[in-house]
Amino acid sequence: MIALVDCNNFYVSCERVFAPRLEGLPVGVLSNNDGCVVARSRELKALGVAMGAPRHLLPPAIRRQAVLLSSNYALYGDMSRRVNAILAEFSPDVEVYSIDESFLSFAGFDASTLEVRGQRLRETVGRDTGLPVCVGLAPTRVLAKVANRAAKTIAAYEGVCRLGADDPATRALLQRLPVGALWGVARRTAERLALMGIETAWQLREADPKLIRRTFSVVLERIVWELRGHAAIVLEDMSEPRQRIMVSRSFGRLTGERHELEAAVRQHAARAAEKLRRQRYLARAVMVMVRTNRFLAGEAQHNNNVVVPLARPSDDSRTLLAAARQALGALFREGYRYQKCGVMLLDLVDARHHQLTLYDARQSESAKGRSQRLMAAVDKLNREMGRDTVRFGLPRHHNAWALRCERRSPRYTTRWDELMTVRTG
DNA sequence: TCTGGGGTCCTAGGACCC
DNA sequence: TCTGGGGTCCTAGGACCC
Repeated sequence: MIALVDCNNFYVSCERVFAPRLEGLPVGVLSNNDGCVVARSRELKALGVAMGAPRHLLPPAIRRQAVLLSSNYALYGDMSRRVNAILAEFSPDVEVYSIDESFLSFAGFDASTLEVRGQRLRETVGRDTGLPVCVGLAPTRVLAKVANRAAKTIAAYEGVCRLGADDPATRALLQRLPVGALWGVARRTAERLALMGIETAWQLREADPKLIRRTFSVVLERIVWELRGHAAIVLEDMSEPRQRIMVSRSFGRLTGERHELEAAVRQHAARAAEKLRRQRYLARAVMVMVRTNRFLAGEAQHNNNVVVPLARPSDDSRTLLAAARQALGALFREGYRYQKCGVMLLDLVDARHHQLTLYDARQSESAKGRSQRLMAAVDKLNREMGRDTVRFGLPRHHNAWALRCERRSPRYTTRWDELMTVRTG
């Protein structure tokens, strides 16, 4: 048996823990640059605000009523860690799937106790973190997702729903569930399924797996098996190292200035390098991408990326920044107003298992040692003294790429200075 | 004025090899 | 006139997730 534990309206719930006045109000949390609504309270959903809706396109009446907050990822990340620490007390096997969702294995537990365990888990998380969660119990991940959705939307379940593969309740739920609402089935696939007459989750479950595989892919075939109660989806351990590392941001305002793009690329490359060293990997290539704003009709568009391979795998910020700078040099064109840029580290290898080439073997030990000590010192300072204590290149004020986040709440759980602001301010 | 960011997996098709 | 066939590796692009 698998349990899917999912926090309700996670970002909004985190904000409410520290600002109880938000209870009962239509609350939304915005993406970077305060661009889109990425989390909605029940009340905001009831007003008809869609997931991902651009803030500036919301009807004025809704913008007046709603409380729209900038995102505060330091806070959400910390709350997420607290929830997972509690989940670990309920199962030896917790797969953290995303910032607000985890799968727990309940294999080997007495089946008759599962719902009670689920309720106890909910109560414990609620008491210790203030966050509301729902629990879906089922033999497979796809069905656990369906169960979790039922736990959230059907009051009679009281936040915990258990579905057997062949229960009449399961059948009834699947018959009412549009196929596009299933985990792993999105618009494109749902449209193609509809052409075959498959519109509900139940119809997909009853479809011929071989036909589904031939027509679509092995991915959708697995979903058919999962709906029937045969586990077919194995999640890779989410704590495994990433295979690529990406840092990108939209600018606070459009810019055609080369030096502004260079500054942003430098910043993103440095951040990506930190992530790379944290997972103890080396990159063999650096990609930089630039974008203009595709929503501006009549504006000249330029979207492109350039990959610069490295002579040797590296995690040295100076090397990665130089490659990123070179890539931007090949990309940048005068006369465009750019909206976004990003840096991606590709072709990652484990630093500990990396095969030494002849060149590496000859490279003096002291040079490598110096690089490692320097990067370790930079990371330590930034970790302990705060981000950007040490940085590469000079910061500029009023830069185009500074994020707008005018409505961010204090980082209550990770910043003493902001906590004090709350008390005195 | 203002439209997110960071990932994964799978498949098709080309290059290349014997 | 007739111009193999099968395997592997790599990459780009599509689709999906939260």
